[in-house]
Amino acid sequence: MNLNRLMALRKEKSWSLQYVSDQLGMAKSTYAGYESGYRRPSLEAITAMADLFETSVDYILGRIPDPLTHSHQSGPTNEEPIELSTFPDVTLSIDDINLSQDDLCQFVAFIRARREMEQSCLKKDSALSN
Amino acid sequence: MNLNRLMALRKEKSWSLQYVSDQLGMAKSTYAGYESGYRRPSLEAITAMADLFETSVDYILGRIPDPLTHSHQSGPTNEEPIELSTFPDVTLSIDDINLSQDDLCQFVAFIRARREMEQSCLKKDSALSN
DNA sequence: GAAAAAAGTACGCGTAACGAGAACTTTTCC
DNA sequence: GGAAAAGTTCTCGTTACGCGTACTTTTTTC
Repeated sequence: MNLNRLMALRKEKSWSLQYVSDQLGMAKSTYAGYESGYRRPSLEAITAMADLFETSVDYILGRIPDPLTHSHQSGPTNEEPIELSTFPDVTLSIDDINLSQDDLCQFVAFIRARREMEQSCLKKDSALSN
Repeated sequence: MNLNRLMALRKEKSWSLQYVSDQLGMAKSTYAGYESGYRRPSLEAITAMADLFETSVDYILGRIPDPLTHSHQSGPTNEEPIELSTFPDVTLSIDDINLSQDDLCQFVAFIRARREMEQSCLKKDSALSN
């Protein structure tokens, strides 16, 4: 059992170890220990992490593939964007032909590359940064 | 945080403390300690319990009301492929940034173009088709 | 390119709490 | 009513946790 998804969830939000540990009310070394697998969190700690990352304990533990399952009650599921970079357990199709994981990989890579180029152009323009 | 649901799940199945602890490979006093709240289980232990009772860790922890959520893939909501060429009323995102209609247009066009190329190659090879 | 700052990693210590066995109490069965 | 099954509680030895500190690496700033 590993908790690799912790790092993935934190990176998705561009948070530092220091920020997450502050939000969770624990030492940076404690949270870092959880991510690296050097330490195992208590039930209270993993529950707090699931709340912070707005996902489920089952997702963090690798028991289910979908980070958004039931963190928000299922229902009008298209209220929530479907995050493609985590390869969610939904099937997409074009012209009634299902898309493969490869198709999704290529699309995610394409969008990321385009965003990077857009960022480079913005820097050259000397735009205000956040 | 309490684990009262453990006892409820065990009673529903008419299992004894001894039987459950045997199934889980732990001492009876250990499992009884979890049910009474006198002891806190490890992540491995609570995962094993969720598997044994055929439910989720989130349910045992009291985070969700439904014991069957996602232990079995939830309803036909993601059984149905989402047809992208009709620009359905769902929102897709990559790295927490929503995709625009333009992004989707480009992706649909890309997949269609690639399929056409694949068709041309197949005709040239005179390969068996599926 | 160098220095500073930020971020991430690893170690050691004191302590909390875990897992289990044993002994006990309560409930069920005959 | 006694035996068996089930449930509860206590204690001990051991494990591993949480944290502070020090270190390394990466990023940012000038």
